Amino acid sequence: MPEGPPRPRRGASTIEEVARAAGVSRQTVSNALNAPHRVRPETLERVTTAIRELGYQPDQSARSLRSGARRTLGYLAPVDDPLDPNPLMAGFLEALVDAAGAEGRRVLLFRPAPPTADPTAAIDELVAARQVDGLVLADVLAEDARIAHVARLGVPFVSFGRTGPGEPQHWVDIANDAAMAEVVRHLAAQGHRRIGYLGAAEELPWMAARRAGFLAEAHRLGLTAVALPGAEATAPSAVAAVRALLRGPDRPTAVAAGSDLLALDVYEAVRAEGLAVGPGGVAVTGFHDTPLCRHLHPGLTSVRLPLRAIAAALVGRLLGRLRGEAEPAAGLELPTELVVRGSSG
Amino acid sequence: MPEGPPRPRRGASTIEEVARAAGVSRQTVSNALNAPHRVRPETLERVTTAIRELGYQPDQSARSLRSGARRTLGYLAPVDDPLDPNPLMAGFLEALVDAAGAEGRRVLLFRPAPPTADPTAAIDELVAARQVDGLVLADVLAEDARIAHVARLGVPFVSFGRTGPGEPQHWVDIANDAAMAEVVRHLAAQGHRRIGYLGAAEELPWMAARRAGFLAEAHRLGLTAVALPGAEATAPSAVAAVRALLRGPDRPTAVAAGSDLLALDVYEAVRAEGLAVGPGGVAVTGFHDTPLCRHLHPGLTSVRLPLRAIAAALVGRLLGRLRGEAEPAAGLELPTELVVRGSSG
DNA sequence: TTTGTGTATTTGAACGTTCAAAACACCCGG
DNA sequence: CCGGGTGTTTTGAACGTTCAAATACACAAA
Repeated sequence: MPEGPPRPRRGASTIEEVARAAGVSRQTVSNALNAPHRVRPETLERVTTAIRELGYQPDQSARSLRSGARRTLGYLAPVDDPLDPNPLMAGFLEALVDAAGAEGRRVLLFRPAPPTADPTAAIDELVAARQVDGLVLADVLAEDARIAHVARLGVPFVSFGRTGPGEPQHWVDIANDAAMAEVVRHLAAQGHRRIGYLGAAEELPWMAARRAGFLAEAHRLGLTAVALPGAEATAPSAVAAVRALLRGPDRPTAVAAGSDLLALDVYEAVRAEGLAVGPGGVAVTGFHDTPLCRHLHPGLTSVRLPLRAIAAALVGRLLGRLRGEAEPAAGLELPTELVVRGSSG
Repeated sequence: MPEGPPRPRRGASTIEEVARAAGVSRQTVSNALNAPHRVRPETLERVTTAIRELGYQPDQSARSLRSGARRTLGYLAPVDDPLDPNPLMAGFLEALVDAAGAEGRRVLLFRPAPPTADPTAAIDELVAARQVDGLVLADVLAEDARIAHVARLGVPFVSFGRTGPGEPQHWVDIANDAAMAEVVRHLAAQGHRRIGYLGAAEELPWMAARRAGFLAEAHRLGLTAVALPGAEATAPSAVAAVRALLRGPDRPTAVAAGSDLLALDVYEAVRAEGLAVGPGGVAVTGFHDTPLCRHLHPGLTSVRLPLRAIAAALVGRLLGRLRGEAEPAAGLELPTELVVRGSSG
């Protein structure tokens, strides 16, 4: 697999050249970079100037080889179901890259190779090639094979999404149930007493938690609540189910959805029944606060995720583990924010 | 910035250990890996077995340091406008990672650091630290500072989106104008003679091209066409503009939108005017074929981008340049696919 | 002056791999 | 039996950095 002749490195200077320019030795330049306090201020100044003038930056490969630290975090991109794409993958990745960058770390993206699509094999390759210091996982399922694998391997990792009770608790997550409870309270405050919910029940932990949070809070407030299953991929049946609910006795005056896309189906069902979306007709809410929410009419009330805070917490915890600091005993749950728009008030 | 004591490397074996196990020298193992034809079949067999049994993979840092090849491609994530997020960022990235992986390359994600958000500085850092062999850029604008910068630096790169006439033509793109022309022909085939268009005119090259393609093809077919500006961020005014168009004389029977999100505004305008979306009322089309299309009622006709082909072409061209092969003289334009749904037929 | 102590700097070695060239083994024609 | 390929394997060096230990320096105490 020759890459061809190693092209001449564009003006890339080495530590030796900087040392010569500053009239010091290799190691002093290294110290100026990695342990400035060990260098006399006057010398530091001279070295810094030379570094600046030569545009020097340490070769990351050489640095990694010698020190063992890769300064890179791996992000295992979830195998995306094209029918049910993760609506916040892009936003989360951005936040993750920024959070890592703020700590001087880069993010290496990888995915299971398409034919087998085996995530554990992908992890093994990356780890064996020593390309990353640690891993960030997302979309964690119950009994997740990836978590079990990295835990067994002893690879430092954190996950966006909580891990099972028997596994290491290195996760950051949102409080899905509490978020839906807030939605319910919001609807109750608007005077709704009969409310519906559209969203899958079991397959995905976060969807299950939203549903459970909905039902629990509705019960606590003494509301009449009906939860419908809604598979993201089967829009027609979801619409039909909501329409039937709206036609039945005790028609709900509000319907919460487990995602923004599902809320679209609710919009359709409400209108097909000759009703209006909004506080006067049937109130609707979504989840994720995708750009879609602002483009709907009326705008869709939704739950916004603190992606930047999540990413920062993940990176912080992972770097903490890498430094060998005492590990926090439990996962971290971050609060969401309810964004109210015309669809509910 | 110490990473702490270099943790003991989990069972990571070295080339020396493999060599010992197979009873050969360092270099023979290296050859078995990088130039198998130079190794006697019998020896190759023995080495391969040892590699498998020890789970050996070459340390990427050591390999990079010596050979100069990083086996990693950098992807400069566009600075995303939260009001107008790139709807295919996630899908494109997936495709890119897979395409790179198929060639044994990884993708390193990076973004301009938030305070200054200067992309050229981010590029300089990555290149100076010699972390990647080449760059993939996206969302290329006219007179793009990033393109000019990498061209001046001499960094190997390719871009998703065409570069200006004076710049190197290392791009892969879709034919935005041809895609919209196909939409127009589709609508004409459905009997529409008066059609409207909603989409920005100038800021973004791809939006300008879609608009131009729309107008050109409508003119060629002798249709009556009206194009409205539609800033993604200002939904209310877009809706008002479409409504005015629908109320005016010579009401169009079809409206094409420059993106799926803008099509939502068209849906709203059509309904607000008491009309129906679809072939019977006002036909509507979008662009990008996001999951949204399937969740609308009726489903939204849209233009699907060949993201996997684009990614494969980009990676192929970039690796070609790295191998020093003769460069294709011009950019590559790939065809889109019109996905017809209920909104137009 | 000597000794000690701490700080600042330098030197030799090592990280794990591939490159370049040398060594070895074998076969062929003379 | 020798010289010259050709094909395979080994050896020494190098990539650019940081680690670990050694050295030089400055200054105070003996």
